Amino acid sequence: MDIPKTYDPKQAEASHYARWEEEGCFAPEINKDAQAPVYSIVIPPPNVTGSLHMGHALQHTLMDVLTRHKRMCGYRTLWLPGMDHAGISTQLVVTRELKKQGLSRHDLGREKFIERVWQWKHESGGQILAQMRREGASVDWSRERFTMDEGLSRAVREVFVRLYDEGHIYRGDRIVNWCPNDQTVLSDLEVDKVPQAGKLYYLRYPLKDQNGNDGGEQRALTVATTRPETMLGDTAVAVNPEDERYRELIGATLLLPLVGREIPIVADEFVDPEFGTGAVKVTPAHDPNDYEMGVRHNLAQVVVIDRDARMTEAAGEGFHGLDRYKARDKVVQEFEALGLLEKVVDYEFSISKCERCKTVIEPLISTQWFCKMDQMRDLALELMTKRKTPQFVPEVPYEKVYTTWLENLRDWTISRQLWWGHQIPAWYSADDIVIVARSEAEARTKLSNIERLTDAKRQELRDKFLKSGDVLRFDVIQREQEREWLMQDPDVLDTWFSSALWPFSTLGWPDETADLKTFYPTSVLVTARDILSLWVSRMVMTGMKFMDREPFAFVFVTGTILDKQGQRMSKTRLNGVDPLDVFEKYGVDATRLVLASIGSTDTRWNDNQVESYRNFANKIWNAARFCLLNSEGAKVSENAFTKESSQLALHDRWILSRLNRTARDVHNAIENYQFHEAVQTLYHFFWDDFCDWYIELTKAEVTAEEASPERDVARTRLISILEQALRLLHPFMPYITEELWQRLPGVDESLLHPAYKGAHATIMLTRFPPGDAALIDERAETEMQAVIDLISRVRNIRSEMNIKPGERLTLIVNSQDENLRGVYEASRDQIARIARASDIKIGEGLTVPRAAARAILVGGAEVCVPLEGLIDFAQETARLNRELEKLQKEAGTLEKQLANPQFVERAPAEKVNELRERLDDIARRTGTLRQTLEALK
RNA sequence: GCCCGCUUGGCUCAGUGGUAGAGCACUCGCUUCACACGCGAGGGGUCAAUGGUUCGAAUCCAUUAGCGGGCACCA
Repeated sequence: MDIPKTYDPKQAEASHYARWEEEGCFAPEINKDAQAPVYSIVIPPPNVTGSLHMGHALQHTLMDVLTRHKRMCGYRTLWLPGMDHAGISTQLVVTRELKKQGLSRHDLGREKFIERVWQWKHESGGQILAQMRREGASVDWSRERFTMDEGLSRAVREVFVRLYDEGHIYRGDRIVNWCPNDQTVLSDLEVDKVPQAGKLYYLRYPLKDQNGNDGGEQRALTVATTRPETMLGDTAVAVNPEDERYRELIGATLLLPLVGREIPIVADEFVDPEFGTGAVKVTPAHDPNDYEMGVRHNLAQVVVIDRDARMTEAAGEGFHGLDRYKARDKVVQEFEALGLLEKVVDYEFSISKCERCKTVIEPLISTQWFCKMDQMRDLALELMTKRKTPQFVPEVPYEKVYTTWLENLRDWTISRQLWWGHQIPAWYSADDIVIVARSEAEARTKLSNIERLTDAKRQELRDKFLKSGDVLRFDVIQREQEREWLMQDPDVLDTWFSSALWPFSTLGWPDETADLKTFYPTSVLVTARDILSLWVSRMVMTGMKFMDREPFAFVFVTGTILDKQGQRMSKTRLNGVDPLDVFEKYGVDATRLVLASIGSTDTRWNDNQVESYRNFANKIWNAARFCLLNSEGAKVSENAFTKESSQLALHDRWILSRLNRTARDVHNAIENYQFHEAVQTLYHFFWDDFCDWYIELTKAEVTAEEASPERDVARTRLISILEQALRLLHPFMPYITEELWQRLPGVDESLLHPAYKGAHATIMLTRFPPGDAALIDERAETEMQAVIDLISRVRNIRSEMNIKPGERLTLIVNSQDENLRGVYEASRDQIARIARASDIKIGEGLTVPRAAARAILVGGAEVCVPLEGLIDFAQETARLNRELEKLQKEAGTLEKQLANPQFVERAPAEKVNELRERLDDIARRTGTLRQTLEALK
């Protein structure tokens, strides 16, 4: 048999995925058990423009571990993959491509541009899905979805129409976040607040002289602003009604400098008298708070900044056409020239920037579509209050973040001025009737049912349109000839509108499909925390509204992967680690173990960790290599331990116990999303228990030269334990486990979980070892521990005494405990082999030569290694005295605690007994030690 | 400003009301016939500080400091 000494991950990674996929192992249909419980996960759809980063790899690993584990437990599993059309990013990518050819999207026109985006999607989009195959993600590719698919688009229209018909969606003029670069509105969540060092300008607005007398010192009111250019659109100054300084001025009139407009001084609670001068300039058209004040005081809205962030005609002769920042400088200069600039102070404030292009947002009044969230919000909050669903993992802090966010929810701006996305299913008739429908045909039907307007009314509306042509952002006049024309709203919906429906739209909603019935609600959502409000909460709200069920019971929130300095990995910082590079260097399985260990904690990325798991993979490889090199006559069996377990040798009972305990613990850890614990448990079981001890303990039997039934039995047990261990590792390390499993003798379809009858043999469809409590053998573990302790102490003596590794020793083991002696006796050969002893004497009160190194064992037993000529008696006495001291100190603490009546009275009896037992053991050991020291004198 | 989290050996991180853990790094010894990506044996932490609750606190509570996150405001 030819097995390389070092594991080559690439070879395994190239071999198995395609076969799993071709044989349909990922699809729920592979499960033939009609009664099988269902487990489903929908992937957080990555952007079609995206490529794999560590955050994805982390999420995907966790989802894959969960899915593979449940699949091996016999569940009908579905992990549904797909992508998000990512409105703005995608449009930008394609626009950039066009630009290289000297074209703008307007050159192509909307229809051609969208065709072009689809073409781009087919050619270069969805790179990330190919990368997911490398990760080993066991997703059902036959159910892949895209948010712009016809089915999902239909769901979007359906939801829009229903929400509109119920009055939750409306259209109106509001102050919105406008990105002058992307030329679209953004929701509050798509805006970053960035702290910035800026200036606060104190501007003086002269009071209009009531007497018409210009003489004497002009009285003025000073306002403070960070955006002087907006003063051109001021229509009032506000002060707090309680502010003594300005009380008399309320109702007075100011003369707005540079513009000459007369503006009132109004009183408004919003104004904080402590800030600035306590007087606020009010620009209703360019600031959200001023907008609100404008509504309260019925102020005019003067638009002075346009969609390109340039000054409008209304800004006045000298400013029209200027960029907003040029205008700022000019305003300041002119105020200074007029002596109206009181002062300029440094001031740090937050500025709103577009999340994507980092352009400074311009608040503008604009006609947009909005979605009222109150009803859906209440549904989600009720779900949390009454049923504590979804359950967040970890619960702290996410449940609170989620709930607080919901409680403070405001209307959602859902329209976007883009071409790529779901076009809003609203049509306008020539006579300004808005029709929301699932299709243009339905819109026409609806329109025909509406009582039409008189010609006079139409004419009036047409005139209105002509005057404020911008309102609907399309040319009414040209198209108005035909009475029956309908124009669809040119805007598209926020990308998150379609993602909000993802858990049910992907399963076929609004049709009542079999998939929808089977897989909704899904089992768990695994996601990053930054889209908790953007996405997670909205899925809950739409799920409750349209499905009447929560979309998922659990939300697992992954940690953030940071760089070595503790900074977030980001494209702009260029500090990201590419998962594909890590796969290349250390292998996918090793990387997956690191990611699984990260789970929900924020972690600084460190290649060392991957390296250590790469070593672990190699350890698995070599353990398997040993088993395979000694596998003649053996065959993997699920019933390798058929003898009554009491008749099995200690090391067999022990490994069986360890295996089942590990299986149980790993199963529980995965069920409770304790991925780190699962990995640790597996690591130590495989390396410490299986490799370091079991293989060594069974080595003699397994490597016997002569073939014999005993050898076959030992080999079968060894390889069967290995097979079970590989199954336990499989959800975390799919490639190496499959690679090795396929090489084991005797693996075939008969090992598959009964639910997968008829499938080809693969480890991914075997049964996950259930962890049989009946096979967890406390006694075997305790007894084995005694043997391990004995061997370790002898090794310690070898090391401390500098005894050559090849040197064979004589061991004298004294114990008053008959059972313990029996245990040592039964393991005599193994102890001799592993501790490298030529002779072992086991007894009670055996004489020990004075020249011997000694160690005290559990239960007060003593092991002595006669070392004629090597013992420095003074040194040995000192060493043993140190140990005695340590024991006495510990005994002291325990005695003190046990002497405390309050402890004995109040602590649980179990605890008290435990302490007593420990004290007894220490007493036994101390006794032995004292005798030993006596003998040395 | 409000809310929340974190602070454990040199590094990255687990953990828990009842004797401080892992991996890496470090020291010593090993070509022991699966593995030097290895084997064996070690050293190293008063679990951020202070105060409290408790028979018992690294673990629970309060305060402080440092770091991080979320939300709001910023004229």
